[in-house]
Amino acid sequence: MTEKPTLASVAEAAGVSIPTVSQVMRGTGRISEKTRQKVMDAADRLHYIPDSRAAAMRSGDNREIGFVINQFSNPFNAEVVSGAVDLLEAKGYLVSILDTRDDAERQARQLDAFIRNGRGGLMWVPAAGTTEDTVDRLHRRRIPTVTFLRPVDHRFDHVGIRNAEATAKATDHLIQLGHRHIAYLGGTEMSYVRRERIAGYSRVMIQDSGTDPVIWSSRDSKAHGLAAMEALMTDHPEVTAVVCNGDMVALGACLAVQRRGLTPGAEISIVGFDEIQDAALATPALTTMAAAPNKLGQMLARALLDRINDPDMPLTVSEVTADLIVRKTTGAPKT
Amino acid sequence: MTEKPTLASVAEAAGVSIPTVSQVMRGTGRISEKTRQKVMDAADRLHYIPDSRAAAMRSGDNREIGFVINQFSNPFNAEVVSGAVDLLEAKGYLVSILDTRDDAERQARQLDAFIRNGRGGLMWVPAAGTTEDTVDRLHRRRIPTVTFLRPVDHRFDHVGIRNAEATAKATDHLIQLGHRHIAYLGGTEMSYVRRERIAGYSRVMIQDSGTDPVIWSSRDSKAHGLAAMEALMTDHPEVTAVVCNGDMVALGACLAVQRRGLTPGAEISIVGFDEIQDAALATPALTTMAAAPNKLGQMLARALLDRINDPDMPLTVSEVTADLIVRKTTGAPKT
DNA sequence: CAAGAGTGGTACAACGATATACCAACCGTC
DNA sequence: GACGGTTGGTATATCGTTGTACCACTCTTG
Repeated sequence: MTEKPTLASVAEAAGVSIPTVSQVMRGTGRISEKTRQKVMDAADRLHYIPDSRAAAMRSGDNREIGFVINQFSNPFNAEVVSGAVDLLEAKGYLVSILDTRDDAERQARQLDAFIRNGRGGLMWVPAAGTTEDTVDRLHRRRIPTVTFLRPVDHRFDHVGIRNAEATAKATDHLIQLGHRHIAYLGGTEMSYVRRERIAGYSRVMIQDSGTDPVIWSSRDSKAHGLAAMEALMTDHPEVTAVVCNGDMVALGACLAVQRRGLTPGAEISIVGFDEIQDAALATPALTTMAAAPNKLGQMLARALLDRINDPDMPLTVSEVTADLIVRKTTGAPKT
Repeated sequence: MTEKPTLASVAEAAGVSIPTVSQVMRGTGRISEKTRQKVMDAADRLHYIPDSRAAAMRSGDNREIGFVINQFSNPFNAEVVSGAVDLLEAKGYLVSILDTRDDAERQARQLDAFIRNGRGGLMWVPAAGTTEDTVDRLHRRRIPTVTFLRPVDHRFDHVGIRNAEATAKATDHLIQLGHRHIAYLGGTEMSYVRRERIAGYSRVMIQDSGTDPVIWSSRDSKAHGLAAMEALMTDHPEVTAVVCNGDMVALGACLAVQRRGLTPGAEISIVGFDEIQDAALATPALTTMAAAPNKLGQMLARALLDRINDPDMPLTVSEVTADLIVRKTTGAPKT
């Protein structure tokens, strides 16, 4: 009664053999309705719950999946995770989330534990500064892996956003409004995503603005965005518009503008990236680039399922377009 | 080379027996320095990584822990998780997070998978509407469990906040400022935490305000808080101050006030709860109740470790005090 | 009624590790 | 040189499942 029920105890209680119970529980093999009932009754009575780990060990079929993410309190990420988790849980997978906090060392430790504990698949936003070694360990184990947002290695499937295209759109939007001195704000130096986004921004700047790109970095939070924007405005008073690396930074930048007694969308225009929930609720509401996060999550899950299903299929890279959502933080420059 | 390395393959490569390799890997038993080296070399060469699941199966010592939470994008929760995870990872545990989104059915499915996959411990914010059955399943399995915030069952250890005390403080603060018509806003009807908080609010109201409590519910997000506050202001124009169930709702309420052309802290005072990061950054900065989340996370982790360490120790219930942080959204009523 | 074709179930080995018990070799000691 | 203690390692059973092979029956059919 106090012991954890196993196939053996159920078998004894039902007066049949262990394999019979196993077959009843899984609905395989040929079992008469009578013994099926007998076994089910015994299982219920003992509150039997199968041990998936033991099963996985024997059968090799592992339904535990990890989502390793750089920051799970980020609302955009939270939406992506929801999308992926819903789809995978519906297929009987257990999806557990690990937060690296964008720390490569923590990530290395976590992935190590992840491998040791034998997970069957991985969705992964690699932390900034992810080492070759970390990638190799995963790849060696042939764990089905899909990277998300940051394509850290070409040996994994990938789902991402067309970053350069998106920031090019954002920059173009500002130029159409009449801005010339446009800065890029946010992201950390090493960030792959940021590099792509800066490429799109720079291309349009060089072609169409007639001024030099101004690039500023910042960690990804409202507080850091605020501080960075204050520094930017001090050093570059000529700047009238900012393309931001993310909504959190953009919202921080709006705060910095407001603290100077100015209004985002009037004296200074700001474009965000991600379309987090707060973007629409902020005052003024944030103009931003949106890539449907829930849908991205589903793509991620499907890519992973495909890979699990056929480990030898050719690699897949999917990129989705982000669209410009014009709200109140962008407008014609006041001169 | 392409096969997953096991104790057996390492043993063969090193020319020793399987138990010897096992002992070397774990540093137990008596092994000469010479064979130790031989084994380590072979393990490195083959990139051997032990399979913790197989080990757990045999030895019974399980270092996989789950944190089942109602909403992980909530910044307060994120901080708590960080605190708990840091402590547990330092002790060699793998902590994975499940997000129930406060849906009892989803939670039931997730906990089921959780049990089947044999986790060794659980930190748990039970979803609203958690059933007796769900609780029983966990309890029957004797999985070391610590509930957090919502003490769903007296058979588990618990870590929480002195809710009634906190809202009493908040309400008292508003009364000291001169408010009389003070409303309570936020939380869903079934919420245990909300009931406690309302108890503290109501007690002070009945004793000291001379007016009746006004209680309004809302789901826990900025958008819902905004809508609820708008309804509240329409139905109860006499209200000059609001105690909120959480910072997200409070920030939404501030938006509602501002949309009417009023200023939080002037015409209407608002107190939040949680001290999320945005609280200090909002304009105006939010007056709120703070219980150090990182510390709460550590308490949780320690409570769980204690329970794992000694399954028979008497039950523990720890509650911490939340303190009032006065910022700009509370002030004397304008009359 | 013997041969052949289902039915319904069991015996046994395996997955990758660990715990227990035991054994071989060597050392010193009386 | 027989005895006891230490050192360094191995044989074997076991954790809770599942896959494969096989066996004992019953039922048809000629």
